[in-house]
Amino acid sequence: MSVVVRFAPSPTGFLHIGGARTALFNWLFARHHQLHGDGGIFRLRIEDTDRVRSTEEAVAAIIDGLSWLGLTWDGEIVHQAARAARHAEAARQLVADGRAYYCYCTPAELEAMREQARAEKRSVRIDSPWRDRDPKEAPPGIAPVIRLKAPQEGATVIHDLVHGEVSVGNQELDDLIILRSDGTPTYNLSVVVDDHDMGITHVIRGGEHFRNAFRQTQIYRALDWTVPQFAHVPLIHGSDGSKLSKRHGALGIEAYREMGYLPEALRNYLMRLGWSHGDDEIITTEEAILWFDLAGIGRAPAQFDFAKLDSINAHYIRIAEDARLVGLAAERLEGEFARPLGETERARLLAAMPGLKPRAKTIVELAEKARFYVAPRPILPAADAARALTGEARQTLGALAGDLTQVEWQSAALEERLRDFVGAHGMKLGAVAQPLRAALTGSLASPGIFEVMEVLGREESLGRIADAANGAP
RNA sequence: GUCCCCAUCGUCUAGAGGCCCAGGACACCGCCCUUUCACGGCGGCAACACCGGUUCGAAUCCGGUUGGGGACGCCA
Repeated sequence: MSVVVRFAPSPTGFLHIGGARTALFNWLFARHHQLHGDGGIFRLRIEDTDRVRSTEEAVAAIIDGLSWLGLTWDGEIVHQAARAARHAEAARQLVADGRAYYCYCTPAELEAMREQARAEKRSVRIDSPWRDRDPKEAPPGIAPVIRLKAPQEGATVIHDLVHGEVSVGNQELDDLIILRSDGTPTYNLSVVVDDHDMGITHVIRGGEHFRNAFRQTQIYRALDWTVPQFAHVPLIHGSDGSKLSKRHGALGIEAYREMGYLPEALRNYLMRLGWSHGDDEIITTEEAILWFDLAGIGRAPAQFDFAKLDSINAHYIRIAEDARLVGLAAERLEGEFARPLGETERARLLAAMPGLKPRAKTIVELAEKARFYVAPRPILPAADAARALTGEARQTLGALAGDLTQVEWQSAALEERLRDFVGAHGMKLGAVAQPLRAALTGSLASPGIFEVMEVLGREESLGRIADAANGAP
């Protein structure tokens, strides 16, 4: 079996988190099958048939988002709107075959029918009189739509790969419009024709499309085409169990990048949200491709949880290359300082990175914690750090500075010297270490103080200590 | 309202009749490590929505109830 899947977003907004997960599942499914030698093509189709709401910016955002996540598609991007003529042709063919018909109902008539259905507490459906009426009786001046002549008895059944066999009575499904009165195709028709023409074998998409699977199945049957396999992935919910709202994570993928998440972390998190492989939590991309299957997709909707994303992101930061992390953090610091970072500053960040990365959950945090390494003197202490810099502490720092001038500038040697210093003065290590930390980093929480000194270097460290000893800032 | 889907710790989930008085991860709480904050290690708290049925035996199968979600457009 040669597997072909697609991700088919409509460019009416950014690529949101749910769409990203759908794309990820499709991508993994394709790569998995590619690995096993049975095809495995992942295609991208932009569903831009809503000309008014579709924008170029949205298309760009989708492409950027997928690229950032590392989800590369195969072949050319298909723009659905460009295929409208082909879709319309299919609709007219259906009319010619007697499987669809022109409907001349007015919007007012349709609204009346819906109202009535609601009033009678029936399922809302349109029963067009034109299904069996002679088009010759058509009123003049009304541009007709084309409706599918859907089966009226029995049920339409789909074999969903995550939900199993699901059936809906045909009396619940009315004759849907496949071609608008202006001659443009509607969503369900376009999807069917494109999926067929592109040779799509598996349609993996969000659960909001479940109902469309039944309508599309009817279109496939009318066209005498093979119905693809469906897999409807449950939606992602917000942390209160309801619809995903912005504060719950319904943001564009670029917002996650902005918040400092690594693409591999987001991928790992998204994959585990609604899919599992035993107790595995941290899953490499290679393993993901090897293990991914539709059977592992859960049937229940999952809630988005930033705390877990943070923890996974922290893990990927810990194992990331130092140089890459320096680049990412530097980018943010340069934005903050509004100037490029110099060679020595970058070198300092690189040396500091091993001590910095286990302390950050996001790149934003990493940049914040790296900031003091490249901040200009005098270092502005945070409120609690300022409090640690008492007059007495500043005096101790002054004395310590004199003691440090001759020592080899290396963390172990510095530690030895400092321990001798506190021993000689009958002090506790913390009594010196904390003011020293405040002077050097402007904070009471930082990487190991001797490591900080080594990375900062003799001149800069002594300078910062002197600043504090002299009462600056 | 109608139709469809769903239901295990706060969250993500393992579990496909006995291996489960339910396992892992995140979060939370202790302890250890430690100059601080993290990381790491150890331990703890914490769930099969409810009611019936099937069965020697049910988190697992069936029915119902309740609760949540989705769809009901000449949007996608």
